Amino acid sequence: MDRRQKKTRKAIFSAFSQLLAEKPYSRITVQEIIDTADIGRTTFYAHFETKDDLLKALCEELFDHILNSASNHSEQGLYSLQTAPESIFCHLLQHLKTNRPLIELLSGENNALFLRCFKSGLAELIRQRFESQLQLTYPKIPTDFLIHHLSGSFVEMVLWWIHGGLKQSAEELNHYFQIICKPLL
Amino acid sequence: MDRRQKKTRKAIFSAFSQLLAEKPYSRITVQEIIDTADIGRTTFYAHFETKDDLLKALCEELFDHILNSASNHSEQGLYSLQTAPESIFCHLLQHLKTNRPLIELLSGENNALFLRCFKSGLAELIRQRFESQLQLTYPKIPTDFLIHHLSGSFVEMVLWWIHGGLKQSAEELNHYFQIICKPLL
DNA sequence: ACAATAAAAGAACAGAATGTTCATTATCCT
DNA sequence: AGGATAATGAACATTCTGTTCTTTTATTGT
Repeated sequence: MDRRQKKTRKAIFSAFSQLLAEKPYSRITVQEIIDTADIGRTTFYAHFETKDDLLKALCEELFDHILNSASNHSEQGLYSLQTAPESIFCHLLQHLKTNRPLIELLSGENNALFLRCFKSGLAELIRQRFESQLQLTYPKIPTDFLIHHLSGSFVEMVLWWIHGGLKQSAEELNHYFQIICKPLL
Repeated sequence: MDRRQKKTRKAIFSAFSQLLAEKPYSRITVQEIIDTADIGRTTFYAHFETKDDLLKALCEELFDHILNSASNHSEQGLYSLQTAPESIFCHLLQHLKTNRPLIELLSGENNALFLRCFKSGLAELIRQRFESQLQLTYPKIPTDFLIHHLSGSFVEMVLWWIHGGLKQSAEELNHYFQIICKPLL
C-alpha cells in the first residue's frame, strides 16, 4: 500500500475517532471528517464510499485486534479456559479495560454498529472454542442459540460495566460471568 | 387533543412505520415522511422537532403497550411466574409474535433505539417482579447487574428468534429462557 | 349557528451536506 | 529520471433541513 494512502487513511480514522468521542455518529458529517482530517473532499471519497463504510472499516480494525489477541491467548493454555483469571473472557476484559478509544466508542450514543461487530466477532470465537461442549451439554437446544446467548450476555455485561464507570476489576467481572453461565460452560 | 392533531399524528406514525419497514432509519428523510404521510412540511415540524424525536415517540407507544400488557397479566397469577406457558416471559413472547410492526422494527437495520426502549422497559418490569428474589439468591452480586443481564438476555433471545424467522413457538422459546436463567430465577 | 380559536397547507427561503467531475499538482516507487 | 498513482481544489447539481409567513380549513364553546 502506498505511503500516501496509509497516511490519508490514518488521518481519516484519527479524525473520525476524535469526532466520535465528541458527538454521536449520526451528527457527524463527512464534511467535518474532511475538515478535521485536513484532506481534500475527493480524497475522502477515493477511500470510502460513505460514512457507514468508514465506520465499518474502523470497527473491523478495532475488534480484529482485540479478538485475535484473545484468540491467541486461549490457544496457549487449553486447560485454563474456565478458571479466573486465566479464562479467555477475563483476558478479553483486561484488554478492554486498557483500551480507552474502544471504551469510548462502545459507550457512545451510536454504538450499534460497534456492538454488532463485537458480538459477531465474539460469537465466532465462542463457536470455535465451545461449540462441541455446548452441543453435548444441551443436545435439545440449538447450539447456535447458546452461542448467541453467550456472546450477547458478555457484550451486555461489558456495557453494564462501562456505564457504571468500570468500577469492578476484570477478575470480578469475569466471576460474575462465570456464575451467570454456570449451567452452560 | 384536537381531532386534526390525532389524525396527523397517526398519519405520521403510519408513514414512518411503513418507511422503517422498507429501509434503515438513517436512510429515511423527513422529506419522505412528509410525502408519504401526505402532510404539509410545517405540520410535521409542529408535531416533532426532529426525526429522532419522532422515533422516540413511536418507541414509547409501542413498548408501553406490550409491556403494560405483560405487567397486568403477571399480576393476575402470582404463582405461575416461572412455569411455562403461563410465565410472564412466555406471555410477552406470544404478544410479540403477533405484533408484525414491532417485529419489523426490531429486525430492521437501525433498531438501536427500539432495543434501548425494549431493554429498559423490560428491566423495569423485571426489577418490580424479581428484585428481592434475585437479591436473596445472589447477595454478593449487584442486583442491578442481574436485572440488566436478564433483560438483555431476553431481548437478545428475541432478536435471535426473529432473525431465524420465528420458527419456534413462544412456549419453546420460553423453555430455552428458563434453562438459560435456571440458576437465577 | 357563529365567532373565536387552533391547526394544516403551501410557498419560499437560506444554509448546509452530499456525491461527482475534471484539470492540476505533488508524491511515490522502480 | 520518469511513468504511475494519489491528493488537491474548485466547481457543480441535487437534496435535505429548519424556519418564516400568509392563506385556508376544521373544531370548539357559547
